[in-house]
Formats: sequence, structure tokens, C-alpha cells
Amino acid sequence: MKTQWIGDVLSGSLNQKEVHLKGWIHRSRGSNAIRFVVLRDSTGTLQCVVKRDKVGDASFEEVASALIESSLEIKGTAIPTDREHGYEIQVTEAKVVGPVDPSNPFPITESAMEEADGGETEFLLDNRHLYLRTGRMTTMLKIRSSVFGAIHSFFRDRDFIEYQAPNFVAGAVEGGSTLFEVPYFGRKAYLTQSWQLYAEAAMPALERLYTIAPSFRAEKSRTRRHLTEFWHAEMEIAWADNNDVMDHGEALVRHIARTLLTERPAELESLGRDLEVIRRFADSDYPRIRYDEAVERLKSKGVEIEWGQDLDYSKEKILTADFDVPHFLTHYPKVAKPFYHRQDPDNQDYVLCHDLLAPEGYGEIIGGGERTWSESEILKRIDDEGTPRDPYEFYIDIRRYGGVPHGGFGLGVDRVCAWLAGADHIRETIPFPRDSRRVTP
RNA sequence: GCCGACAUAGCUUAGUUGGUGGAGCGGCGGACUGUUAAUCCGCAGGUCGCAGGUUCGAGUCCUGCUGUCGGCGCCA
Repeated sequence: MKTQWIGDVLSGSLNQKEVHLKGWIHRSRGSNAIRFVVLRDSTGTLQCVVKRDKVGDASFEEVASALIESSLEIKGTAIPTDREHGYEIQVTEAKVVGPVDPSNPFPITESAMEEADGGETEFLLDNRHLYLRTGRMTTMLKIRSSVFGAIHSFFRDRDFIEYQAPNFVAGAVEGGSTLFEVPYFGRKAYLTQSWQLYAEAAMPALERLYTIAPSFRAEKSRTRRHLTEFWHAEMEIAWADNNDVMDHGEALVRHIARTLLTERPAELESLGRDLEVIRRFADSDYPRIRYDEAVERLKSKGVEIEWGQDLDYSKEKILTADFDVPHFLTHYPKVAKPFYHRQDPDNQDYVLCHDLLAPEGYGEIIGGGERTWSESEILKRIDDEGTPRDPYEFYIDIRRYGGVPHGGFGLGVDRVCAWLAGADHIRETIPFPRDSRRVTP
């Protein structure tokens, strides 16, 4: 097994020590007597100096002829240097573990990445399984891991119970037009769009629950904010109102930003992120404005909008331009939202809901609110909407046995990753993105 | 569902008013004892996405198809 990493050498803890490293050839150059191999592992890159008179002819030839992405095992001494990495390895033994066939060299070349410049060409998307090894993707995946970890620690520190809902479901959460249909032993089933309805069933048992799970939406969206399979962090909490739920969403997003500042500052900077901006997201309060106020703001900017209209992305963008931190929009008109949002008892035209919009044009990252929690209200809302009751019988049943005020939200984890990492496209944040035109590789 | 672009070597691309498709990177061969995307010399590599059409002649013009990318709607 491997016990030493390039990161250990770079940290200085192995200065002047004998080291045994295993990794992949990032770059290789040199002459017929000396070879400079830049070795890569999961912790970084490091130059290894291979001299013919130190390792012998056979070993030297083997290393010298190894192509980029060949895997390599080396032994040598870590010595400080003024050159690029701060340290380099004077190699005493070197062995190619897994070679690369010269007739089929590693296809992700400098030129393949230069035009992409953070974005992704068709070629890189087709070769995603190999693109994952490159610096930008690796960095993004480390940030992603920290975001997932931060979500878990946030909820667990607050005594939330992690709870799993099925991915095969019979009915829709949203309108229903965006479900993936799958054959199910002669019947039809669907891939879940949200954990919420099943979470509400467990709400009276667990009171505070959360999940991080994939959600599936068959939207033919072609935007930098959409995936057909995305990772959804959702929570549900009993005895809570819209403001309580918002408090949790705000605290969670701040906690994620703070975690990245602690765990991934170098990665953020290598992607061109200004840490001061992330610090602002981690430390600020997030303003809350009502739908009506948002409409007024838009009208004052000359945007044509009618009351009752949902705020689409073009309008969101105009609104978010006024803020340099995330901000909530609350109290949407009832007509713009589905039945499970509770009507505002103070004004039946509105529902007790909220969206959290990320600044810098990244758009909605949280959608949530207070649920319609009494049996009479839910039946009226379903009937008024013209939605059939049948698929929701279990959901209605929950309210027949001790319904309580409760609510929750869903957070788009990939969107949060894209926003905090400053990615151009949500695809950059997930190893194998799925959208309406791509299910491979 | 709607709108707009694009498709030339493994990759990134140049290609003039239609007249025998070039380069850089990568690969291969050679030179080189401290390189930083190493450098230098040489070689191989193309049914110009597919199918029609116009023309003496199409990478180039026209039509259709396919694929991909970008934007909108919808949402996390």
C-alpha cells in the first residue's frame, strides 16, 4: 500500500528523507542522461529528477520512454530547491507500473484544454472519464467533497436525523410534466424529483430530518444551472414556520462557505476565487424581501411584470444585481406555487414560501417554505388546483393523525458548488454530468 | 417545447471571389547532462459530420439529416 504522498513532500515534513512515491506522469522532459518527471498524485505534483548514472540504463530508458499518464513508482531523496515546487526528488529507483501505449496516447492534451479555459468542449465531455484527472476537475471534486461534508456536519451538529426516501416513486412532487418514467414490472414508475413528500411522512417520528440524495427532472433545460440528475440536500422540521426554515437555510449556506474557507482556500484561489468574497458569503446576514417588493423593484427598473407571475431567471438576474450576498424572496402569490405550500393566514393570496437566490447571476439555490399541514387545508388546495387526490392519499393521511406546523427546504448542492467555486457551468462541479442530451460516458 | 450558432488530422485550428487541404500540440525516429508547455532536426497521420443538389470543378454555394454547443421557458 501507499504510505507517502506528494503533499507530504511539499509540506516539508520529509525534507532530506528517503521517500517512496507512487503516482502518474503529469509531464516529462529531459535529455539522454537526465530526465525530469513531474509526478502527480491526489495531493499535488512534484518534479522527480531521474539520472541515467543513478538508476541504470534499463530503468532510465523505461522512464524516459513512458508517456504522460503512465503510472510510476519511485524511490529517492526529497531535497529543497528554489525551483517551482519548492522540493524535488533525487531518484534512486524508478519503475513504470502501468504504461501508456504510444499508438494510443493520453488524449487530454494542453491544446484540448486551452480553448476550454474552464468551460468544457464536446471533446472533454466525451472524455470525461479521463478529464477527471486534470487539475481543474480534481480541484473541483475536492471542493465538492467539502461541500457535502459541510452539509452533513451542519445537520448532524443540530441533531437532525439522516433519512432516506425511495428513488422509485408513483407520483409527482411538482406539476408532473418533468418526471422520468421507468418501466416497473409491467407498471409505470418514476424517478423521484424530491425527497420531500416522503420526508413529511417521517416528520412526526423524527421531527428534524435531512438527506443528501439525487433528484431527477426530465427538463430539457439547456442552461448553465440545470442537470437532469442533481444532488439535492433537503431538510424537514416539525413545529417550525417559514422563518424558522429560512433561518436554517441561511445558516447552512453560511456554514458551507465557512467550511470551504477552512478546508479549501488554496483550491478556491487556484480557480480564481477571491477569498474575501467567500468570506462575505460566510459572515453576512442574508436579506429577506417579499415577492411584492421584488415586483415593485422590477417595475421601478422598467421591467414589465404582472402580479402573480413567477419570477423567471431573466427577472431574477435583474433583482440579484442589487445584492452582493444571497437573499431570500418570500411570500409568492398562491397561483404561482403548488398545493403543498401553506397559504398565508394573514392574506390568502400568498403562500408561506421562500427561495434563496445566490448573487453573481447563479440564481436560485434553495426553495422551501411552510407546508400545508392541516387536512382541511390540503384537501382544499389539492381540489382548487384540480390535482387528483389519489396519488397523494398517503400524503393527506399524514395530516389526518396529529398534523403539526412544519416546513423544509431543498438546496441544489451542485448549484452551490458552482457558485462558491465560481464555475462557468454546473457541469464543472459533478464528475459525470447528466443533461437532456448527454448520458455518456 | 422555442431561438441561435458550430462540425477540417488524436487535440487546437488556418483555409482568400469555388481551382490538387496547411500549421502548432500530441505520437514515432534522431541530437542534447538541470529542464519548467524544455529545445533543435526529420517522419507518419485527412472520404473536410452524413446524404443529396448546383458546377467543367465544392472544405468553400444550396437543401435535408445527424450530432454538439449556447440562450430562453421550467426549476435546485
